[in-house]
Amino acid sequence: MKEFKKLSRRQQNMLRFMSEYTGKRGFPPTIREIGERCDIASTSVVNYNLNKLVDAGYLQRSGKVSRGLRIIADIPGVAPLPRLATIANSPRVALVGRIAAGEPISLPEDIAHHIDEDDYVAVPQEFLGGFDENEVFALTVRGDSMIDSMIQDGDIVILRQQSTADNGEMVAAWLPEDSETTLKHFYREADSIRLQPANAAYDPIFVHPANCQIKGKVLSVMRSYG
Amino acid sequence: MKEFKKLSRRQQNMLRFMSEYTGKRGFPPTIREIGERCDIASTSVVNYNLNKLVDAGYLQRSGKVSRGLRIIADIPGVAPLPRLATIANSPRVALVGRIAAGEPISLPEDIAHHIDEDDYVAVPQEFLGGFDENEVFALTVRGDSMIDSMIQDGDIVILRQQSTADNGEMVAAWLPEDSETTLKHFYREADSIRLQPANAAYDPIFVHPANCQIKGKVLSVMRSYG
DNA sequence: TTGACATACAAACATATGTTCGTGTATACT
DNA sequence: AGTATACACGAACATATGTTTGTATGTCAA
Repeated sequence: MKEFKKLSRRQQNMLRFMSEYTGKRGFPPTIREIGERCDIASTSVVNYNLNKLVDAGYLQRSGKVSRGLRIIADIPGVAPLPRLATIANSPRVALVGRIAAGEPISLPEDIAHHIDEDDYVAVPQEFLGGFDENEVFALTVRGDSMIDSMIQDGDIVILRQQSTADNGEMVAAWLPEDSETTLKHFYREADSIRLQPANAAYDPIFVHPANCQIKGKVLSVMRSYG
Repeated sequence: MKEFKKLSRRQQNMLRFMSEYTGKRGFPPTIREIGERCDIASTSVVNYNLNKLVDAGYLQRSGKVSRGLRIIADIPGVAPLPRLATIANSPRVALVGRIAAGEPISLPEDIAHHIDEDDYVAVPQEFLGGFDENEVFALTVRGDSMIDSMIQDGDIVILRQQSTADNGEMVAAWLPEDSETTLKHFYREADSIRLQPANAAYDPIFVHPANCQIKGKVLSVMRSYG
């Protein structure tokens, strides 16, 4: 008797989000996370609609259990994913923001706990440079200003948060005097710092140490066409 | 560079239970649930061993998040368990060779059958462009000749084998007359083909269609520093 | 109008659940 | 003897998270 009652736009949204979230993170979202992402102000409304989805046969809930959600039917309008296959996967790294020439990198206080609105990127173990996933984060590159470092618009940069660097390492640095963020190879010289682009056709820049705040070390870059 | 730490019996048990639980219920267990089922008296001990599993590379945790567990590697000795069929690892793509300016790309007859233990790269699903991993292969870039396409020495290029391309797509092409392999954006013009570098500072080249054998379409690029 | 019903909200509530800390007990090595 | 390390325990702690309640707003039909 479970009828195919028409799902409201909101309920469809919720289903889609739950599926996506579970695929990305490996476990279902909380009621509050659903509310945030689906623009629902009250947890009780989320709860209400979750029960509607249960009635409609799309969802299964475990009472009093945190994240006790399981999608048990295909979502209308969404290509059916191999549901259980999405549960375990490769390491995920928090995609915490973007990096552009004209703006500083703003990092959440605690990357590991920054769970709200963010996306996650799967990153193969080999590209984490041996660091723990929890101290690593990812940024989306905006603009073509990093072209001298062989990094282009849309690239995803994987970094480890740190404020110092060894010679030769690729770093993300904020230059306060220039109000500029840059990605370059780091070299400490006599009394200045040389920031060397990866592409030899471009010239290095020299900055005073006081004008160079290292935000992180670049571990890897991933680019997807199409 | 894999840490092959021996897991204690207890830790193996935990992994097995977590996997089983997640498969059955759709979400991971709590620390206390793990403790009950694995005969561990204190939640702190579970916590302790979970962190060990993270160190060993089997698990990923989301701090302060209830049920924030994700198994990211096969469980030793338990892989063939039917219930674990639900566990999906990152797609692996055959690393079949290298690509350099001066030499053609030599492709094995059948990529899917080119199975060598070591010559694989893990590639996140999002970077496969929707193609099946069996029709996709990877090449290591040698030399700085692709610098105009924002690709440098050591980069790993993920491609799909195909001999035609749509405008705008990034392709790997062999130019017989020039004895040269190149990676560029493909544009079919009136009676020639324009191969456009990604970096606008470099000029496109125009080739006769007869002098342009498309070997594959570039899906993504992955670069690791260090 | 009325009332029934579906949906939405905010705040208070109860507890499920991760974290931390002090301690204990082995084993191994100096 | 020590000292270090790995592992285990229990209890207190902090908060993440599901649940409930009271109320408000819309629509639709009698």
